[in-house]
Amino acid sequence: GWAGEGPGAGGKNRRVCHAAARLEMGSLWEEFNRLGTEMIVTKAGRRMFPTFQVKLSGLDPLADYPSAPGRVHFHPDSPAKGAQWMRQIVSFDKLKLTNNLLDDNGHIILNSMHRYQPRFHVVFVDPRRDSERFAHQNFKSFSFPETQFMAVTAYQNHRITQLKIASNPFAKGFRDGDPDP
Amino acid sequence: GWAGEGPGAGGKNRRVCHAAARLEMGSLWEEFNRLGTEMIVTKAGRRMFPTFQVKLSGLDPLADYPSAPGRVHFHPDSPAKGAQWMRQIVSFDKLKLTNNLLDDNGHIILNSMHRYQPRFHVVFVDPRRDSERFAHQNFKSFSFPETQFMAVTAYQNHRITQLKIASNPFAKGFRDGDPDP
DNA sequence: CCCTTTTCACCTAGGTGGTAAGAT
DNA sequence: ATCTTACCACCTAGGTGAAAAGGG
Repeated sequence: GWAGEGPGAGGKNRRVCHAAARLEMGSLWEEFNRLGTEMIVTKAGRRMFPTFQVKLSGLDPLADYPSAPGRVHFHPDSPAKGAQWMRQIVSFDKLKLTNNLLDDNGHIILNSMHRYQPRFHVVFVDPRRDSERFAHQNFKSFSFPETQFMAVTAYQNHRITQLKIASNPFAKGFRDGDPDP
Repeated sequence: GWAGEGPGAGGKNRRVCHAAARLEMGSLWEEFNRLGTEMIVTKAGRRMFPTFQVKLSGLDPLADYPSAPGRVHFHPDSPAKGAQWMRQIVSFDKLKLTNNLLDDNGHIILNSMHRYQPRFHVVFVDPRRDSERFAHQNFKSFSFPETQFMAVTAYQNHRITQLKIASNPFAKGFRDGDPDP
């Protein structure tokens, strides 16, 4: 998820309180983070690289979960059972960033030359009648500092450009010499 | 949907009794049907061409519908509200046919050299407790004779091959002369 | 002999950063 | 001067039928 602030105090629902999320490709994220990660934003929308993906655990296998509350990006598999979310890596590889304020493709709208912190929310779908009253108890949020990035329309740091070219398969056309393993 | 036979007698739920489905690309289907449509099946799975797609109307915009009962292919958007299903064409373009009896990719398993009739089911998700008792009332099935086809591992009719090459964009590499409009 | 599998060149579709032009 | 856009060559990814090889 992207926007909105955390919940107030109060105990969490048992369907989310044991939820855990582990960032995938953590070492690649850290490599970018050391240089100051940048993500391109375009009018049509641009994917993130590295891709934001997490491995989930601690969910109730039989309960329903969508993957975000409020004005945020919903994972396309939502809603699904906890068992399904935990079965494999939850990947936001199709997610795109845009600087177009009038975007209607469901892309995430960001301001260029601003810093962002991706956030991930696990939301239990509460079957109770007035479940809105328990909304603050029914989700758990995760934030990985190494995924922070600067939104840009063109790369500012040439070392970021080179690391993207070296690690993103779609940029292979710009590689110079030796192939990577 | 694909397999299973129709329901017994009995009145339909009002959420499905007014449902209507119109086949898209009907003239292309008829053109193939006149020659005797064939669909390639492979071990890895092959798409259908023409694609099976329908335009829905007459659903309850606020009710939930998955798109098939029993051992059938579920549309990947399932479940969704009637309003969502009617908003745009329901396309099974990602659907694949296979002759691999051990397939675990969710493809439709068919026997080569046999004829098939695609069937489409609209299923109302009944919120009542013992909704199984009403299962026979909660869906409506559609069958378009012009979408019948023979499953094959290699085309039997050369005129079918030529019509596929002429009408499927992915087969453009086999076209000879003039481009089609 | 008939049917199936494998491999291939040729497409569609779309994700890269570079580059030059455009906007403020 | 700085940031944004449009277009491009070069990729990945994967859907075509042809052709040749494989199998019963």
